Amino acid sequence: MAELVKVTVEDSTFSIERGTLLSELIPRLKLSQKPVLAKMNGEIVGLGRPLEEAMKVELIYPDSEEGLDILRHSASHLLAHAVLELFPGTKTGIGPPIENGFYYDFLRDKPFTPEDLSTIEKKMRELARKDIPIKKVIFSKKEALHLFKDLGQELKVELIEEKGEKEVTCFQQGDFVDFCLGPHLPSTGGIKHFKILSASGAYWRGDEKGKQLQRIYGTAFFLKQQLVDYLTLLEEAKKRDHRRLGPELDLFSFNEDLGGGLVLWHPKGATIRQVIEDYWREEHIKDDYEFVFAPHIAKLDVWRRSGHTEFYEAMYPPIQSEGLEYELKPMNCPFHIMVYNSRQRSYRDLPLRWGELGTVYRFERSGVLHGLLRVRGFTVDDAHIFCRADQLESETIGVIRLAMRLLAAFGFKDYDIFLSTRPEKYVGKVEDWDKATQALKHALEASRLDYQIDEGEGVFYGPKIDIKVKDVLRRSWQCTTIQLDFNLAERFDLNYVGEDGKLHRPFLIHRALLGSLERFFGILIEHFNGNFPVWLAPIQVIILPISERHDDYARALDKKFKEEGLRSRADLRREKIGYKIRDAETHKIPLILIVGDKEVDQGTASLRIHGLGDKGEIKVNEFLEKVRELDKNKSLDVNI
RNA sequence: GCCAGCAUAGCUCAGAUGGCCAGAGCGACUGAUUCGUAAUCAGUAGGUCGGGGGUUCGAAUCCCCCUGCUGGCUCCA
Repeated sequence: MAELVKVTVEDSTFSIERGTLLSELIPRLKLSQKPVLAKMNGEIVGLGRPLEEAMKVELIYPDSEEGLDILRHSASHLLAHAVLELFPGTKTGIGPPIENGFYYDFLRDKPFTPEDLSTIEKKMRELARKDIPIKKVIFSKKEALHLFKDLGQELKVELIEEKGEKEVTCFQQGDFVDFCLGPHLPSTGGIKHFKILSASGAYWRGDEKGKQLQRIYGTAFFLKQQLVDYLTLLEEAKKRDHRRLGPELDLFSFNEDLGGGLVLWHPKGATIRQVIEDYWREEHIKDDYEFVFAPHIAKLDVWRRSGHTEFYEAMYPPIQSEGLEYELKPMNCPFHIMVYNSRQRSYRDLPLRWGELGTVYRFERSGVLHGLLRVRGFTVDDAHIFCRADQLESETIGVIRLAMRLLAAFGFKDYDIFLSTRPEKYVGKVEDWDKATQALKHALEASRLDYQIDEGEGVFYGPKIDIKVKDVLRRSWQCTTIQLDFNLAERFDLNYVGEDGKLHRPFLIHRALLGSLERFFGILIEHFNGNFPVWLAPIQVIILPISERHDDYARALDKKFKEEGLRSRADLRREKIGYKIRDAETHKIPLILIVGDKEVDQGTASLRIHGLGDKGEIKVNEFLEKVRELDKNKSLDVNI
């Protein structure tokens, strides 16, 4: 007679025969999703594990972050295992799971070639097929050091010396041992759907002066479909890469002779920028902002006083002029502060909200430049708010609200929000930090927003809130940053006369909502895949006459639309209509009007919507009304 | 800046092992075609092979330096 044990899985308790396999029990749970792994007493096990005693079992599902981390961590070990088999003598560094995949760092004389990578991937598949058990092994620190010294793994020795406790946890699969806390899959056979993606250089412990390592990136999933979906996503992202679409749609370009990281906005890109800027100003005016303008250079002393020369690496070298040193501005703050300091301020004046689309120049190292997303000259949608302590919270709420209003207009409605608190090295008073951090917290809570706290991740001069938006491909982009600044307030001796007649230090909030126009534009291009909605499209409507005798009508429509404030064009080239349609479609013009005999007679136009095809005839006035509506409402939907 | 890779016509790309005047498609231009929902036909022009130096009888091709770009490291809007 078999003995019964009580097992609790996912809140259901069962009395089962001792030795029943977990996989036999699972069908009884009637789960909507199939689990891939389980956790028994903290140990990660496969579903084929027998249940030998009373216990609680947690199930891990294929899309859980925890499960993916375990899988990818094991995949990174598999990678290292394969590399050591193929290239004996390679030293292993670290190999963690990361968002969307994993990597492993290696120290080796020769970098890996693309051919090496496919050989490595093949070897990994071979090792996975062997289904080698992955076992946790505990050594004494002494044993572990001895072991890794014998293996010639000097980087591991360094890590164990530093991080190892009395007992050192390692994971072993076949001949391969790694210093690692785990957890890991029960065996290599669980790593089925993976791909090696790329190789690159990396520094040992991220230190530029440290050893140069070779990093290999890969990704892994539990289900084949997940891997396929991910690789498809990468393909899709590549297709809508703004560096490809930008020049293709004649939006912007770079020029080697001009210099890296310096953007040329072409007329079409500039049109979109104008629309964004106009909208930005309108919304700021609604929120009682005022605008300022400031020059692009200032005496170097300004930047000495602000601390930028000291703390900021991205400055360009100074410009000499008449024996004085001037500096290209990397930030707008000192100028706004000087406007503030141009006269005495009273508590009644506050808050002051001053915005500027300020173009700044930062020296970014050549290797970090990346399309519009990382450039050397860019325009911050900047503003500085000078306020009293009691206004801090309401001002922050206001900024958050404005940021979301702006971002939502572009279709960004999902956010990840981070609050970064006081780091180890900081300036200012702890009371001020606490007060300000509390104000930021309350502001987030009052706005009913979920947020994560990044403890100690604030900048040295103040706590901050960062908002990341998710685009249509679910990729995350940092746009909004709201930063308190205790440093500049102090350095430039900001003050106001309080109710008590004494001088007080105002709080300085530094904020950018879209981030920079260049970067935001790059994000937008990818988000929309170049298919800008009517309110943003550089050409909103194009009129295509069928033959020359319809040109006058097309011209008249074009003129009428322009007078109505629409961005319109007429294509009067002597081409067949199919050609002109194709041309308009490839230029991603949202609205296409085709006019021939019928339309001229009836005062109509035949409407075609980009991506949606032929929508039939429409009266010109009706069309105009609808387009104006789309434009005015900043509709993201092109259908009319 | 560092590691690896890339740079041929406006764009996308061919041009093994160095060797006849460097090719194609699209685009541009010229001409013909006056046409109904994603490419009409014919012709013409267009290239310091990213720039500089070197090796060689001879370099787009091999070597060095520079510039720019790509994937990362680091940093950040």
